[in-house]
Amino acid sequence: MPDQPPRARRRTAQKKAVSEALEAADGFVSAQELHRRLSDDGQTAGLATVYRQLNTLAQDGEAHVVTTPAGQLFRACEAGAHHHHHLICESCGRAVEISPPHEDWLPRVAEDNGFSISHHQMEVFGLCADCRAKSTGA
Amino acid sequence: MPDQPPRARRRTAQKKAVSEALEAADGFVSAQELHRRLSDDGQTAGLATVYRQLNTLAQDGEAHVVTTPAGQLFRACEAGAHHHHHLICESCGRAVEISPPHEDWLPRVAEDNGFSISHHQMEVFGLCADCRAKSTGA
DNA sequence: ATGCGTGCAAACGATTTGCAGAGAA
DNA sequence: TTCTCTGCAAATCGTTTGCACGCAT
Repeated sequence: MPDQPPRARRRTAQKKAVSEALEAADGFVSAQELHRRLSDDGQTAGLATVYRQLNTLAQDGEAHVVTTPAGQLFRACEAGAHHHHHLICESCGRAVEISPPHEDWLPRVAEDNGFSISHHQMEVFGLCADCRAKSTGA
Repeated sequence: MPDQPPRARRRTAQKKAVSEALEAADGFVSAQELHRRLSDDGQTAGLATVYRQLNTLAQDGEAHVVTTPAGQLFRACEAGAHHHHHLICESCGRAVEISPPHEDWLPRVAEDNGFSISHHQMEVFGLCADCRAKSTGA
């Protein structure tokens, strides 16, 4: 199976708008939320397009996705970035990149159990300082 | 907010059937899959009931849930069990409990970033020895 | 000119819920 | 008897897709 030549990608206004909005978000956002922000911003981009664009970004490694029971959340991340995980604020979505000390431990347990690892995911949820302050004050 | 007195739980045939089927699974299964197995087994339990029962088990800490883009998968786990994670076979769903070395590391990064942790999740996906053998042989 | 990207609305699929009846306590 | 649990079907809801048109290349 010869790897597919990377599909041609055109630069359109919507694509730019979506990735810029995603980067501006500084945290995880849902497709719907992003779409709403774009609309509020006067940008025109159909919800379907936002989804499509977001999925493309994720495929190209330019965005991270976390799947929650409520749906998927996206975040801008450099394509060639080092493998990492996130500390996510459940209230505002803000995220901090973290690098858990398990990267070298994983292959070992895998082998011990006869597994071959294809991928793993880990996300830590909580409240950032700001949101904590707000909720406490309220 | 005084904590709610735990809702009364009745013991019904369906409840028993669902949790037994879940335990028999020895791995993660979707609600639909579990429902299918029950049906094939002659058991009668509506899909809605399976979902409700599964959610109840999860709430009561008697089952673990992992949310994948394809939906949620459930696995039986003792209620009072020590906090742990899983090494999951993507092919057959079989899972092995693992205890990553990050449990004491987490509070530190959290504090360093001003976050208070509410919960975290981590799952490792791959292929178990059996499934690897099968796919290789095929 | 070619054919990818977009918009819209319809289609999907997993999960939830309303309601009336059945069965545990 | 009382009130939770069940079944079924309808309703949700996030996400995907078909199709025709516009625009990047």
